[in-house]
Amino acid sequence: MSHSWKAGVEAAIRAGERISDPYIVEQVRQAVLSQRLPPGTRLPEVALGEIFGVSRSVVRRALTRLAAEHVIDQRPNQVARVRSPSVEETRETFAARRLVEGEVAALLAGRGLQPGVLDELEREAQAEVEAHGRGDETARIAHSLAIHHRLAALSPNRVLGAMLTDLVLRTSIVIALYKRPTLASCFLEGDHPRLLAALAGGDAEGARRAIEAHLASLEALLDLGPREEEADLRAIFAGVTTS
Amino acid sequence: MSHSWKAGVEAAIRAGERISDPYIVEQVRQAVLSQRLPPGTRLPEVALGEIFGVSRSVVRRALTRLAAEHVIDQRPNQVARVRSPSVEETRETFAARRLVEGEVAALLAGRGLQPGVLDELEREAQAEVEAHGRGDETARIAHSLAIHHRLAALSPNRVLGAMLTDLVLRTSIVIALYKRPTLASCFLEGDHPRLLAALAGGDAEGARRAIEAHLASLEALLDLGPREEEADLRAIFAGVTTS
DNA sequence: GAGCCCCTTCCTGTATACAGAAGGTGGGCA
DNA sequence: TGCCCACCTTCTGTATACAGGAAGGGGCTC
Repeated sequence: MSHSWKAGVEAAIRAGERISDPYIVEQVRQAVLSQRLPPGTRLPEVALGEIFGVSRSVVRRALTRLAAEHVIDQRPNQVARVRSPSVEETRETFAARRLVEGEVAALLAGRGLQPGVLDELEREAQAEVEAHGRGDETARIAHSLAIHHRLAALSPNRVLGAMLTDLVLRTSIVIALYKRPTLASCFLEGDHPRLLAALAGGDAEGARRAIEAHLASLEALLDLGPREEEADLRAIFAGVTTS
Repeated sequence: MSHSWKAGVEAAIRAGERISDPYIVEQVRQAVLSQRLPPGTRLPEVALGEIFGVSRSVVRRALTRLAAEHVIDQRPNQVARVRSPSVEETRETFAARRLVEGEVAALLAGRGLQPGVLDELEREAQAEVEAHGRGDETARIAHSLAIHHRLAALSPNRVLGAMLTDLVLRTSIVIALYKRPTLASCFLEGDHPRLLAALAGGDAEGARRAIEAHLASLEALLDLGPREEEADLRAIFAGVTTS
């Protein structure tokens, strides 16, 4: 039970913020994204209620919404826990995101976007490079997320945009979960600028390819080795038993 | 407030069913799908609680989940209402479903499915034709839905499968909402068999095209005329004012 | 010494009470 | 007669109480 997290929230509360379930949802979401709440962490309703200074009613609502967003697992009569997606689901999430974000990027390129918006995206990409240069991984991730989040918000097709928002969150969680410990950063130099160039040039298929390549590289950076399962156990000990 | 609906639920309750929020979610979902609950219908918590014989706590949870599924609209301090998607959103929902279901079909065809599963799908398609033949539109819709629902469940990529389940529900709602009144049915002869043939033949791109064509035809059957907006009002009365 | 069972404790499921916001309706006023 | 304001009804937001289920620990038995 990360005390630093509790402390941070308590500080925010004392600052006079109005607390209700959207606030709690956002706080938990951010805490999970930044790994202050690692997968598997228990989220008891009473504890959360005390932290945020509200009763279980509000917390329950927030938890229900977080479960709908695939951030936590809620099982009957059991404590809610931060989700810990399997390797399998990680691969599937990436595949889904390639499909959806590729389409969104293609739509965006095809229909052309406002120059101001493009400038903003390029500023974020530049900020990401700079953050990476000075070794500030937290800021780098924030800028990278901002780009993809902005893409989702700009999507001409809002249904796809909402789906993309969900997928960006889910991939971020699994990236944090499965990142190779030896890797300092998941920064892929040039990927974002390439995407923005295709977007600026109105090259729909180029934008789609840029997204697909970017996400494939990202996935390849993860440690998605063979999953530990009972089947593996049996295979490993085959012939070792006395039978 | 459709009394027939209430009566049906009350009967189900007396039958001894165990009521909790998943049950309520399912009942409301089905009622919306079958248009027993038309878009815009008010869903007050107390009324629902009385109908299902539970307190507001349970109903609230169900409503929160229904809102996450895009079945109802929940605004602060306001009664929950059955959603009434705009024409714009309808088009976007269809586009999203074409993308996702096309991919699922392609995956399924590419990886090949069990013969038994294919048989089951073909039985549903046959049952749909027969239901259409005898003019039983309710049964026809049920069989058509079963095919697409099965596709979603079979998706090798479960993330995409879950997204597809959501999209099938949402398209069904808007089909019911925007169907031309003159049309007795939205049956498209041969569409489902064509899809199944591509699936059986392992023709991934053929399956994708079959899905895309099917959904495009379906969308074309709807009455998605120009939407009524204030802009139209101004245009209509341009030059009529005294100024 | 190891395994099993019971008990305790924690946590969720559900119902209910009270406060406050929203919207409709009626009366009063110009 | 038309408009506006105040009241009242209805409904949601939130907190709290009580009941039941799950998990963990300690003690007992083999």
